[in-house]
Amino acid sequence: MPASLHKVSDSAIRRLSIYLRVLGGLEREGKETVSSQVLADRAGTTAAQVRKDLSLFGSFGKRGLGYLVTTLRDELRGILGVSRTWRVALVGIGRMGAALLEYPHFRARGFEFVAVYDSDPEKVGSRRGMLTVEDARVLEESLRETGVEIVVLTVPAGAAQEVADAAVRAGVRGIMNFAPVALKVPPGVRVNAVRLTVELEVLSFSLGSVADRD
Amino acid sequence: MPASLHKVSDSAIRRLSIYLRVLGGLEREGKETVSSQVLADRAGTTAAQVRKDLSLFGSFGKRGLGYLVTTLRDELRGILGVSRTWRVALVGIGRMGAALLEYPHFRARGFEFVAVYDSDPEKVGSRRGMLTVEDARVLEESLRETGVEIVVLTVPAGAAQEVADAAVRAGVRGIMNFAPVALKVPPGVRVNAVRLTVELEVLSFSLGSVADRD
DNA sequence: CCTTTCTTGTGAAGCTTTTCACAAGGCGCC
DNA sequence: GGCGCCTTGTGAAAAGCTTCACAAGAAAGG
Repeated sequence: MPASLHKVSDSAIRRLSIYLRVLGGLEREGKETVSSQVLADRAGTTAAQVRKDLSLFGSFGKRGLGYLVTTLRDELRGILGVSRTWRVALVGIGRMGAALLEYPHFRARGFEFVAVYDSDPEKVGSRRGMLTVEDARVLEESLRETGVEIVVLTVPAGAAQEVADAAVRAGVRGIMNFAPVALKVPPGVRVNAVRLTVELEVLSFSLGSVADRD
Repeated sequence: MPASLHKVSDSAIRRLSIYLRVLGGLEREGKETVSSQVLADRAGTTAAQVRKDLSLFGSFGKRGLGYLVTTLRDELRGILGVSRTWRVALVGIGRMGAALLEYPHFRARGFEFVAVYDSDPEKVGSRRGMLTVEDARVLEESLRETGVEIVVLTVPAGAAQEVADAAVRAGVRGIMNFAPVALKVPPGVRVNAVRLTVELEVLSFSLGSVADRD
């Protein structure tokens, strides 16, 4: 059942992305085939889960043998939509923004920063690698002109919604949001929130609300 | 049913952390009470979900009135284990590490960096804010001495497992891992992975594997 | 004091995701 | 060519999570 219109869960997609990363490693190691078991071990899940996830999109394996590393990798890239390049803009160039701009894994996976914005006059006009920081006031028009498809938001919480609105008006349909606030966007626009503090608090909880004061 | 030993799902804990953030905002706005509906709107979930999540740990509301903002906030801080300060170490001070070190929301929530490590001799000995970068070779002993409880890992994928092993030997039970690799740790140690590329690929998938080449 | 209005807490239902288990298929060796 | 071994693909069962719907409780106003 090669389902392409079946609703596929977010967690399944996350795992596919992880499999893709693992396959890259296997390829570099010169492995030609891989079993669901090995893939699962490296991805941190189970063999059954791997097979189920892949079966959502087709039958990519060979019984008795496993999956062909390169073939499966290409299939996953197609499924995830990363066999092409995405045009990404960064809004808000503080320390976090600067780190993301240089983050090597983004470009390696086909996500290319094509514009940077900030509202601080001190920063506007300065260069960051190959890009010049533009004024956030021209965000909407500039995003449209540049053909940006995805926006990475690293602005303070108070400014996030406003920027998101402008991005949506400019036709952006994907937002990766680092600001600690829930963005409201119209249907058809997808927001993916990265909540660093939440991740730490999940750890804190796990380490035991045993809560010995210090 | 105030369950403290019931197994509570990860997603529930994530939401509690978000509620905590929202409550902080409400408090700053001077609101004294809040209904599950309003809390849900601001957190990006549903009223029923809010009530269910809270009911996992007790009955904090007043029927007909809602929740007392300050009281609920204190309760959540207790549940999540953030009514105390956690001693955190950063390993790997590249751009991402530097950004996290200065990330204002961590300290504001009780996560305090008390040590920084790197293996690059150029960086060892240099200062970052109040801290001096230490040599990663002394990681294990130094973590133990400093009483570090949580490690934030921003090293290259190839070095991550090794560092994690040392941290575990030093008694660390919580790891926030930014390296694109699945860490193996013994039971009792919790790893929380932050996978930035995965987040972008989820976006890419959502924006339609419709895949118009560019 | 009684009624109205509001909102929680929660069993139960509904839905989604994961795990299980095994038939079917392919490869290689004898 | 046949046999044994290995691994996939997948229904079905199990587990887990979210939504629903409503009784019960609390406040406020008459």
